[in-house]
Amino acid sequence: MIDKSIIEKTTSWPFVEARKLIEDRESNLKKKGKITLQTGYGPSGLPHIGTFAEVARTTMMVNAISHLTDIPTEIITFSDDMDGLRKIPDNIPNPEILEKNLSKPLTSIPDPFKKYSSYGEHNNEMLKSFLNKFKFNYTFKSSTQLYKSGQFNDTLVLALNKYQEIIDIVIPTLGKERQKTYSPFLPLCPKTGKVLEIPVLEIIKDKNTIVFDNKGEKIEASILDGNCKLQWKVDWAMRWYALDVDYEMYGKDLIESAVVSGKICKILGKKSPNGFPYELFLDEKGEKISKSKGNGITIGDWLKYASPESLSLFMYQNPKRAKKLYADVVPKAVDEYLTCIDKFDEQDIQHRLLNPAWHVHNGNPPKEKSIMPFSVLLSLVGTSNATDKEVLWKFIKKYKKDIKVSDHPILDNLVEYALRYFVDIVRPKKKYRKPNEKEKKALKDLINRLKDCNDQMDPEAIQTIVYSVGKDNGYKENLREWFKAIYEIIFGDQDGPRIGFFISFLGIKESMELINKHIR
RNA sequence: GGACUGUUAGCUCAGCUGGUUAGAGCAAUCGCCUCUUAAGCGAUGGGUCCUGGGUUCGAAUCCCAGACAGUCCA
Repeated sequence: MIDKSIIEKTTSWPFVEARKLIEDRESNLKKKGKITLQTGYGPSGLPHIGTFAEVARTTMMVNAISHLTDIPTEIITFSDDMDGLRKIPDNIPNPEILEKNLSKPLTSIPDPFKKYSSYGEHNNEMLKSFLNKFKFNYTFKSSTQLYKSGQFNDTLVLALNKYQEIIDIVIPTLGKERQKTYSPFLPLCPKTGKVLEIPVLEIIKDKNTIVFDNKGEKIEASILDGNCKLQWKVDWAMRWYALDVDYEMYGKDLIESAVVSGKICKILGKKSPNGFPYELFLDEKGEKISKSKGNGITIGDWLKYASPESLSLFMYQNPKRAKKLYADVVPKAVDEYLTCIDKFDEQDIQHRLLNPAWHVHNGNPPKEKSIMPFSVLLSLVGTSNATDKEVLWKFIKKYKKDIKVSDHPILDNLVEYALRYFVDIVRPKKKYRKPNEKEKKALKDLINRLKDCNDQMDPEAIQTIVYSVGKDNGYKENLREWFKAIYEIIFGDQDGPRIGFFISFLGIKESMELINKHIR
């Protein structure tokens, strides 16, 4: 355990939040013997970067809490899978299946991927495997399951008994039109299964039923066992109450909802959880990232080119500040991660608690000494033209002698990421051109001269050969033209690696083949 | 109309529990490594800390008002 006096003073946000939480809810927590943190998930789309952000940040909170108290914690990941489907997301196969089932609970819609029993379940499974991939600790809860099994029944009855008080809270926040038809309870249509937003005619507390006006037709529905679901803000409050939630983070767009839900939670009879509104993610131009626009960067993109730890670090930083999220920030986040790991070793405990690496790794970041920043590695891939790990490692070892791959697992992973980045982002931009007769002749001459070389030769000696081939083939006055030709023809770029070193590393034979390939 | 953020070098940002001369990375410019180069080294230029007021011995930092930008709610 870390010295209490230090923990009580540190200004890193997970500790600030954790201290506040424990202090604000002291009596509740003692009674319960547990701290419950919730994260919400709307399963009408696939898990995305915001989902990750929320769970990662809540996990950092949990880590901080564990250094402050012995009270056990639980993260509930709650899936709103009983919500009616409003819009059809893009990039989903068989959209006609969804089209036919609009307004039905997600768990009542067939799976357009045809793998699970419902669309909701499909997305729930996606969420779980997504979270498992990052090894998050969480308890999954499905809204549908809790409604239908009756676990929400007691709270639903309570809500029915406080019906008028809840109405009085919600109505002033609504527009004129919505006020007329508003009901906190939304029945599931007995015929179609759709979630209906229709006016209430009568509530019958003794029977726990409500009579609705379904376009002129009276229907009486039980509020229990999943026959009705609650409208969003009331639903959120009910969940806080029923699951005894102490803490929940939410996007800034939900601030107003949280205020209303908090009041409702109080009407039901419990103190509303401590909240933490976090800022949203923006793209390059400062606009909100939205799935339909396809701007910004997806979590898949990030993990293709950088480690989950670097993403986690990005999420640690400034949760209350709008963060731009696009390709360029990825190498930067990786480099910050490396810097943090490096610094950690020589820091005292106060500074360690302020080091993002502490929070990413729950106090135990890896000890690997970094050899080179990711940005350097990226340009190394570009200039070395390396296309596999082995070649790239050769170049790294040239740069920094006497290092073993096995001592540098982080770097080894970076090598992979850098190569992938090169293949996906850099290489497609390359334009190889065909050599003219003069260049063809010069390059053939170069191949001939290389035949007399071997892999043990000094790279500088090979470099000299390249110079003299240039001079012998009409580039005496303008060697720059000669090198430019080589780069444009062989590497598809205006400049490239120091060619003598490159040939030496790649191997004489391999280099000859490479040149041959481009003069045919 | 309301809520929340943000505004610091050309760009991206750090610094914000008040305290030397406001920093970093990238970009730019110049130089070095005898000849294309940079994965190397060194140097240089560049700031009304959005504006106005207040508190203070002292404000990028705290308070108030405003401008601009973004997001959300109604």
